[in-house]
Amino acid sequence: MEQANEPLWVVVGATASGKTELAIELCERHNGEIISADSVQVYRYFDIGSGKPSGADLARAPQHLIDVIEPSEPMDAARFADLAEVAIAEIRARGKRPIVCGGTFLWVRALIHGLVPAPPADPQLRARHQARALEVGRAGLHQDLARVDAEAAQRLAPNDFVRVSRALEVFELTGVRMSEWQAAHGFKRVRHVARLLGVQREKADLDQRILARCQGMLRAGWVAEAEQLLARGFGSTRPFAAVGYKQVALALQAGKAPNLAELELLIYRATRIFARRQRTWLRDQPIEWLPPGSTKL
RNA sequence: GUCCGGGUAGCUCAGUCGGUAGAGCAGUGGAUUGAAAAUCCACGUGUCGUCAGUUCAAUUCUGACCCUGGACA
Repeated sequence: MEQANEPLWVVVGATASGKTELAIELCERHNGEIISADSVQVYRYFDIGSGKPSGADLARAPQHLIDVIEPSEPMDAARFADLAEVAIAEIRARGKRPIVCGGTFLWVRALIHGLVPAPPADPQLRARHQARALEVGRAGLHQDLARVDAEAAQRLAPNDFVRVSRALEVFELTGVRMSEWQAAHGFKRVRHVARLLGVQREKADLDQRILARCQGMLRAGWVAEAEQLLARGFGSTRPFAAVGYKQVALALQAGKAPNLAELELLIYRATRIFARRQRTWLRDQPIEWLPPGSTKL
């Protein structure tokens, strides 16, 4: 049984690096259960393209926070942290060890350090920002932000609509500047002492695995899955913006049967770019890097 | 075979009224505080198809040739 103050194990790594396999092995050896930190696998129905664990995987180790959200339901890093908090407590209450595993690193950070105590997204405000940006351009919206929060505006690129809108939203909702919240917060608080375990892999090796995974998913019927999801009206939900689903939706939109070879290439490239961003995120973190297949722990 | 396009960055193409060229995508690096598989930032020398001609100067104009798409035979 896990000691009360033992660190929370967190398995990280790029997409297709083999995080899940490592996490499952750790579960088997250390009486653990997995908490998935994955911003696509949380959604129901988006199965093939998000790489959800197989039945065999689930038989080896329970996984939480997969299939817990409807595609149209609002979901964000803070909500993930809350859900994960509950799951961790439950797992520990059962005398087992929670092991967080996933590639959505903002969510992991939110769990470990918490976020600025600002309110969640306000769809009306965001819609207004969209309209405003259409009218005066993204640079115009950025100027709006500069008028109320010069510091935040200075840090953000005028084109970074998502963050500009959020900073504006936070001020409009609370009267407090985003830059003030962030300065006060600074990810200083530690909600969980974490032990970060990373799956180390050569880039060429990872690229190969990414390609193989894309091919496998397409062969497993990804296009048909996406077609059904579109038919059910999920076309404009969050997970359809995810790597791969976006490309498949685009190909289907084009009308005729998608060119699978071309689609495979597009998804492979988008996934590599994603993996690169993940690498950047993890770069300077205090991670214990383990070679794939390591059984050290 | 004839006629008309086109051959410029890894790919798709723009452009230079003659002064050796630039976008998108790809690639590489970076940022990341309730959209994060999202969003954004930075980085661009390449025999401008080949050979010759005109010119101070040709990727740009002219000619021939090669390749390629279409139309006509």
